[in-house]
Amino acid sequence: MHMGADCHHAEGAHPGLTGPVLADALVLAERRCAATQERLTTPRRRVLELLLEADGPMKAYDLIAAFGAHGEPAKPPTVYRALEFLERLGFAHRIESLNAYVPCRMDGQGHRAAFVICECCGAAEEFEPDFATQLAAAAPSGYAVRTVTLEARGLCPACQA
Amino acid sequence: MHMGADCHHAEGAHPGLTGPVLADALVLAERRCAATQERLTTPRRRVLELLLEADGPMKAYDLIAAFGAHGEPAKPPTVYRALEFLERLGFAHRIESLNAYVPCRMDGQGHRAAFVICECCGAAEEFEPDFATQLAAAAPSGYAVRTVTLEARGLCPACQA
DNA sequence: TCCGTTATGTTATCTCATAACGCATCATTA
DNA sequence: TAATGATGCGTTATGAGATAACATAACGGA
Repeated sequence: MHMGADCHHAEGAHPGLTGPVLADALVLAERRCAATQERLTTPRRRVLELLLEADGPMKAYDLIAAFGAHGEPAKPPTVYRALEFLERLGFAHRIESLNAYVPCRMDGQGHRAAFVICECCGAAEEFEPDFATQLAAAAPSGYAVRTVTLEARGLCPACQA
Repeated sequence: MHMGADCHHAEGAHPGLTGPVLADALVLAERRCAATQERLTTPRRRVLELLLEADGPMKAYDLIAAFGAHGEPAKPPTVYRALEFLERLGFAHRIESLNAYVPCRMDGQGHRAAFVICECCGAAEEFEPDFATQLAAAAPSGYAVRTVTLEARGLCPACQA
């Protein structure tokens, strides 16, 4: 988790997965890949594992540094390719305003991702927005919207205290 | 404007300002700075001018390259500082998903910016969203949201044809 | 005029991301 | 099984985006 320099609060809602819970999540990912003829190869699986183990959003170069089992870093393209795959399948999301990545916390594939980001402790919480009607009304007339990126910033419950 | 490689459509809604219209916009910015004890210094004014002249979102290094009157580039901090100032005063916005900057097209200061971005021609249209109620309901409970970044992607009217 | 504050100029470096190439792997089909 | 095509990986190098740190200059109030 990337905390603000002076954040003294407890961590947010997503401590990293470990042990059987982590293993289950990876097995589930394997199954979803198998069901769509996609391959969860070693580097892809490793990057997903790192995201799931993390307490919060991870930067690409954090993933690169943590990639090897014995401290050897990966080469950048290895990790960026894996991230591209994981995003395509909905296993991970990029948070634009942080240049960072999180594992998807929602069950469904193909959903629209939205995040609230705590400015104090760095936690990022995914939620499922319901834009459709609103956006249709608010957007300049005539645009055919295909995807939406929504990133809100504020304070998580712990950091408001 | 940063067009998609194969976009053959006419340009979007914001051709760059020139002549008296551009001059008026800069004068207006001067006035708004004066009213709040802020200084629209030479590099700040120059970067704002470049944004207003442009047909679409500009990258920081485009601004750096175009900064000098006779082709000499600026140093990166010069432009990044100016952009920081312009964003702070609401004269410009950063579009996170493009790593690019646009001049503000809305009158009011302190508004929340939102954009629709054409995936074909690269046009970016600003609009004023109305999140408040929706976001309060949709966001994970307890977050105190302070700012919202909304960037939608799709096709502008011209590029749907 | 002095002094604190704000802004700029400059150098260097850091972070983030991708291009380009060749080889390996896997599935398909002959 | 071997040829083949598609996909993915390893590697080198470089491109793109942004900031740290420090010195100097300009402004504004006491």
